[in-house]
Amino acid sequence: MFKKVLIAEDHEMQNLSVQKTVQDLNILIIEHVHYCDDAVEKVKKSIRDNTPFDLLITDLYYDTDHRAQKLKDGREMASAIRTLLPSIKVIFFSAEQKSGIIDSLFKDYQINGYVRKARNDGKELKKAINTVFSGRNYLTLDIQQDVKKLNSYEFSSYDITLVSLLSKGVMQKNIPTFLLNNDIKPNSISSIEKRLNFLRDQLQINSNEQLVAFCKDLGVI
Amino acid sequence: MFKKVLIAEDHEMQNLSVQKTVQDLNILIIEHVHYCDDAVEKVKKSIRDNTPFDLLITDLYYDTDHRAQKLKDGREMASAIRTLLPSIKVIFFSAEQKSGIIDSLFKDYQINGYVRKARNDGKELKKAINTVFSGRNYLTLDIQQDVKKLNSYEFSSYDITLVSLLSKGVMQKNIPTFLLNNDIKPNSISSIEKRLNFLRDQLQINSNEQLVAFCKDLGVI
DNA sequence: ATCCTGCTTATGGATATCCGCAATTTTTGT
DNA sequence: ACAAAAATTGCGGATATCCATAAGCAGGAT
Repeated sequence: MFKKVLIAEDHEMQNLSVQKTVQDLNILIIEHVHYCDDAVEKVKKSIRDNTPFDLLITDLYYDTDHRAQKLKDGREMASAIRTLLPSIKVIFFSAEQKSGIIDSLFKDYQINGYVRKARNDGKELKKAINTVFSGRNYLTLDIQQDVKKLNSYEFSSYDITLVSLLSKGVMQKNIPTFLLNNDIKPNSISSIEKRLNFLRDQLQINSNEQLVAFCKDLGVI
Repeated sequence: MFKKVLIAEDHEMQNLSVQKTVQDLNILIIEHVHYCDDAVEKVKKSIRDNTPFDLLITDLYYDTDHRAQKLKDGREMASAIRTLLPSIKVIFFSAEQKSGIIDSLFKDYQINGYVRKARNDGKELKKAINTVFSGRNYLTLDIQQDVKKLNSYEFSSYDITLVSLLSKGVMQKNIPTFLLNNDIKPNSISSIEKRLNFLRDQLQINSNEQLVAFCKDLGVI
């Protein structure tokens, strides 16, 4: 089992319950922090002392307060820590359930596990720790289907730009102007129409309104 | 100090940390549940046994799962419990920070305390319990007042129905059919157009797409 | 160079939405 | 019960979107 675990979680009580849960697994060395920057410092020190952490459990979002932080969320923190200590395993523990965001954690940040704060999060977290220790990735069950749905279509940054503009109230006929101003390549009304039509077709969606709702649910916009 | 406390919180780990925090205050009898309906049953039993609870700490929102529940959130639960046991004190512990919703808890549900899940929620919760025990109400200080004027618009169930249908891909011209089938009152295309126009106007929003995005962000659909 | 292919843009008719106005129905006050 | 007020509905022209088709254009192969 893991020997030395770092828990990063800004909420005092949630942090406490993660500590208790990890203790139940007979892990001896558990340290905890409430700020992203502190987590990086702890890791640096553990490397200096030649007793590096082998697991990081962190929240995704951190509230801002009076203490200025260089790192603003769990993604940036995990990224920085991975650079310092590539061998460390990372499990995210968050209430976020948008599959687009969670998918990106695995794909873009190479995390090892994701547990959603939910009814059985204690059991889930223990399972996740065991699974990750055995070398496999872990993803909360109830989100796996959503991620599959998301993977059925890969949104390009162009797609996201279009849907994002619609969600901000820009009319289709005005989108070309925006695209031109930002040097984005296909920028005729016709191309935009065609692309949106293609998106709706691929996702079996009827209207732009539904498309916006779909992307909001997935977290891609 | 309070003698007998009931903790209602659906998330396993959060429930655990509330228990630990309350234990720190030397409260001897602590019971906990994960479902709204169970909380009411516990209270009923405590009344039958002539050892009623004197404090309820509850979450605001509850995830739905396979177990069907009569009560859907903390509001309904607290309301039902107050009817059974008017003397009980009620503290809400939730991540919600929209001031309109929190105000309504004090005004419409006569709760005694509100603690927001945040960085210092442990200390906050202890303070809240002490304050409420001494007969005063408690409200977390850091509730942000910067609620946009947009957020202040009160969506009627009719509004939500319309936006929700749009978000599901129903075309405006087909909405009347749906409304008729469900006996919803103004159901002409003209009324629907007018209402959507009104919504966009009130919220300073340009298109239905933006309206859907806005409602998704607010969580009303 | 020429042809082919795939991507982008242009065009126009069909359809849907927007929006103001007027007619009609429902609600309200007395 | 009756008139006034408000809400709902119907209508029509302007505008926007949808969609199929065709034209333009760049890059690659022969």
